[in-house]
Amino acid sequence: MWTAEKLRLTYLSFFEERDHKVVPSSSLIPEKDPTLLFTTAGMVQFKPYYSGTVPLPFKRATSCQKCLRATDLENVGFTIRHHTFFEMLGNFSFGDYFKKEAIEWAYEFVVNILNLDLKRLYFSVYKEDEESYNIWKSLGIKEEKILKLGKETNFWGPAGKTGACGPSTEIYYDLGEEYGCKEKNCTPGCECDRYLEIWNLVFPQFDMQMDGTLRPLKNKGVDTGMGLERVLMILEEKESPYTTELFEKARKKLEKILNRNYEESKALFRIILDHARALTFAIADGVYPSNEGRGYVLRRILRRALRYAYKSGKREPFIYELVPYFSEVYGQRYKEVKEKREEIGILIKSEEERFLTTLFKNMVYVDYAIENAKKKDKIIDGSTLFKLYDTYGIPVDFIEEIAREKNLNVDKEGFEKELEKVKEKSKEKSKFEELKIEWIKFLPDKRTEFTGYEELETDTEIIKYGFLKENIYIVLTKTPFYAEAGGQVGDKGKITGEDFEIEVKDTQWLGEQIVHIGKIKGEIKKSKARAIVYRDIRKGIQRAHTATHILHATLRNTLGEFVKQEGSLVENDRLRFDFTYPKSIDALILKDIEEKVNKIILENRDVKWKWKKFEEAIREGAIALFGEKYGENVRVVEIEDYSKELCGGTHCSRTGDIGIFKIIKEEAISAGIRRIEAFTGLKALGFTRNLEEKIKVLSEILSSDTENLIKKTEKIKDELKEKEKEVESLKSKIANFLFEKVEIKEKEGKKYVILHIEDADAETIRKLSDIIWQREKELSLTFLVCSKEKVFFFCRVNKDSGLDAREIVRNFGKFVKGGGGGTKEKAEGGGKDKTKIKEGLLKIEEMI
RNA sequence: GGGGCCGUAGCUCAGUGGGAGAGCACCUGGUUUGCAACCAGGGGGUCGGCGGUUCGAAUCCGCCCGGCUCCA
Repeated sequence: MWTAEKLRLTYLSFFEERDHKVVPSSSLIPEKDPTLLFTTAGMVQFKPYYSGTVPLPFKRATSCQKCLRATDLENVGFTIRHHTFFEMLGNFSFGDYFKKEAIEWAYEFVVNILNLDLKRLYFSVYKEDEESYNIWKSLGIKEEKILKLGKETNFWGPAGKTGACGPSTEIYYDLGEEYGCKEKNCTPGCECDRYLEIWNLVFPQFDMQMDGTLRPLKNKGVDTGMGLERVLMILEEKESPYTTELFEKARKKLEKILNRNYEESKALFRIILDHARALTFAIADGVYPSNEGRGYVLRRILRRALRYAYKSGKREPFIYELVPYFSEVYGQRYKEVKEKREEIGILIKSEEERFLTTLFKNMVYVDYAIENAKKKDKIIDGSTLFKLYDTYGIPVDFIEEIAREKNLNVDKEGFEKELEKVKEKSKEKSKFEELKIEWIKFLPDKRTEFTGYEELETDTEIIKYGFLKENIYIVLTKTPFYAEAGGQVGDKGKITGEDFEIEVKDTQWLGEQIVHIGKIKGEIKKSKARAIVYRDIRKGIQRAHTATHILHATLRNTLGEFVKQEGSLVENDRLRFDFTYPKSIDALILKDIEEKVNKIILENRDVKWKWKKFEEAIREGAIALFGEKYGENVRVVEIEDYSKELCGGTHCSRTGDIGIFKIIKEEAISAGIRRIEAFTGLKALGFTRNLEEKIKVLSEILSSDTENLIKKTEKIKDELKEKEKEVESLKSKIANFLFEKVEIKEKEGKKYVILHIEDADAETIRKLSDIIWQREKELSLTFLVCSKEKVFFFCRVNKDSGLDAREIVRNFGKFVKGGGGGTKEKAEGGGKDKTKIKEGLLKIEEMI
C-alpha cells in the first residue's frame, strides 16, 4: 500500500543513500527572492547554488517542496495535472553529478522502486540533446519510446534574459486511451491527460549571454521535479489526484456540503478542493488575502472557487470548513497547517463573506453588460470589461467564463490596453524626483558609520555635500543621525563647523550612505564638523518606537497570531501601525489593548538590544517582517518578557520612559488591514488635555457643568425638536388664519388668487397654497409671495387654464432680481429685491 | 501614493435642480390567533461632513471622512 508519506520518505531516502542532503521544504513565500511571487518549483530555494554566488553547503540535495502556481489558474479542475498547490519531489546537483547519474537513478526509482509498468512509460528529450537520448537507449529503452521534442517543452530557462539554462528530459506515464483526446497524433507532450508527465529532469548546462549565445555553465547541474500528486494517483490506482488519500476526507466533507457526488460534477469538486488546499497552505505561510501582490493571487483563487460554487447554487461561505481536513492529512509533515488551522479558517471565512457580499451586489452590473452585449455585436468591449473589473472588483476570468456560457465574446485585448493605461498613470503620479546633485567632495565615498545608538553628538568629517533647490545635502563619515528606515523617521538636528551651521530637517539613506538634508548658514570651508541630534525630538521618536513594539506584541496577544504588521510610521511622540486583521476592532477590546500597553509602560520593563545571526534570532522567536530584507547579522530589540523583534530603530532604555500611551484612532485602510494611531509622552497628555478643554468650553456654552453635559445636551436636543414641531404647527395655523384674508379675483372667466404676505416664510405660503387649492377647486391660478430678508414665491395653475407656471414664475423673478422654475403646473422661485413686488404682481395679472 | 463606484429612516433601497419617499422593522388602536397575519394611525432623517455655484442643492462643483474596488 502506497501513501503520500511513504512516497515522500521513499524518495528522500533513495537519494539520501546516494549522498544527497535531505533539505526540508521552504516556505511558499521565497524569502530571499523578491522577484518571485511564490515558490513555484523545488529548485527555488537552491537558486543561489546554481548561480555560484554563495559558497555551497552541499553539492547534492533532495527535497519534498510545497509549491504554489497560479499561472494556469483557468485550467485547474478541467485537467488532472493542473494544481495551484502541489508538492514536488526533487533531487539536485550543483556542479556535481550530471545527466548520466540523474537519468539512471530516475529509471531505477521509477522502474525498480515504484514498480511502474515499463510498458506504460515514455520518455522525451530535447531534440539536440543526443547525450540524454543515448543514456536512455543504453538503459534499454526502445527508440520509438524516446521522443525528441522542441524548445517549448524540453529546454528550460533562463529566468529572465540571461543566465543558466539547459535541456530537459521527461518521463511520461500512459494512463490509457480513456484519458486521451483520441486524436491520431496524440503522443507525450499532447495537451490532453493521457500521457501524464510524472518527472521532469532539467540540466542547467549553459549560460545565456546578452546576445543570445550559449556558453558552457561553470556549475553544470541537475534540477528535477517529480509530481507527488500524479505519482500517488498512479500508485494508488485512482482516477485522478483528487481521489487519492490526500483529498479523500475533504472530498467526502465537500460532498455533504454541496449535497452532490464527486462523480457527477468532477470539475466543480476539483476546483474547490484544489483551491481550498492552496489557500490553507498559503495562509499557513503568512500570505493573507488582500488587493495586491501575493494576497491578490490568493483572493483570485478563493474567488474562483466561490464563483463555481455560486454557479452550482451554493451561496454561503463553506470553504473554511475544509481546512481541518487538510490540516489533518498534512499536519504531520507541515506543522504550520496544523498549528494555524483556526486562524486559517477564520481568515478564509471572513474573506468568503466579504466576497459574496461584493459579488452579490455587483453581479447586476455584469448582467447589465451581458444584456447589452447580446443586443449588440455579442461582445463585451474592453472598457466595459475593465470598468467591471476596476470599479466593481469582478475578476476578468469570471466575466470571461460567464460570457462563454452565454456564447458571448470579451474584448480581452481592449481590457489589457485599459489596464496598461492605468498602470502608466499610476507610475507617473507616484514617481518622485530623482536626486540630481552636483557633489562637492572632501573625501572618497564610503559607507557612513552610524553612531546614534550610543550617542547623540559626534565629531566627524564631511565626505561630500551639494545643493538641490534651497536645501543642502550632506554626507558625513560618521553620524548620530538616524536615517529614515523601518517606519522610523529621520532625525532632526544641527551640523556645525568652523564657518557654518546646518539646520537638519530630515535624514535619509542614499545607498550605503546617510544623507542629511537641511538649510545652511555660512559656508563650508573645512571638512571637520560636529553632528548634533535634537535630543527632545529623538527621545519622542524613541518613545513612539518602543511603544510600537509593545502595541505590536499586545495586538498579537489579544487578537491572535495572525495579526501581521503591514506598515508603520514612527515620529516624535506619534505612531501609526498598520496590520492585517479581518474585521473592525470592538471599542472595548481597543480600550483593553490601550490599557495593557500602559501597564507594560508602568511596569518599567527593560528594553535591550543585541546583534545576532538571523537564524538564531528567528529560532528564539523574534518577529521578522515579511518583505524586509535582512542581512546575516540582525539587530534584535527585546522588551523584557514581552516582545522580541528584529529592528534597526532606536528605542527607550526602559518602558517607563514612554510615559503615556493613548490611542487616537482605529480605522480600516483597505480590505483586511486596520490602522491604529497613537500618541506617547507629553503629546498623549496634550491630547487628553485638549479634549478636556473642549468639554469645558462646551459646558460653558451650554451653561452646564461637565458632569451633566450629556444630559444637558440631550435635553437641549429634545427641546429643539419640540420647538421645531411647535413652529410647524404654528405655520399651519397661520396658513389657516391667512386663508380668511384670501380674496378671489376673476378675469375673463378665470378665477385666481394673487397675494403678498410680508412676514411669512416659504413653508407657510406653500401650506396656504395647499389649503386654497383644496377648498377652491375652481381656481385657475394662485400666486403667493412672501418677503422677509429675501423674496420667495410659489405658483400653482390649473392644467386646463392654458397658463404655464414656469413662465409666470420666471417673469416675476425678473422684478425681484431672481429666478425660478418647476413644472408646468407648479413652480417656485426667489429673489433678492423687495422693492418691485407690486409691479411684478401687476405683470402677472396682465398675463392671465 | 493615484484612480473608479458608493454614502438618503433601525435595515434594504428609490429619488439626479423646485414641498424628503417606499418596503421591511418599531410604537398605538382595532380585528382575531396557524407561520412573513390583517386594517387604521403614529414615531423615526443635520440626505456622511464642510465649503462653493444658484432665487432655490439630497441632486451640480471642490475639499474632507467612511465603505467597496483597481493600479503602484
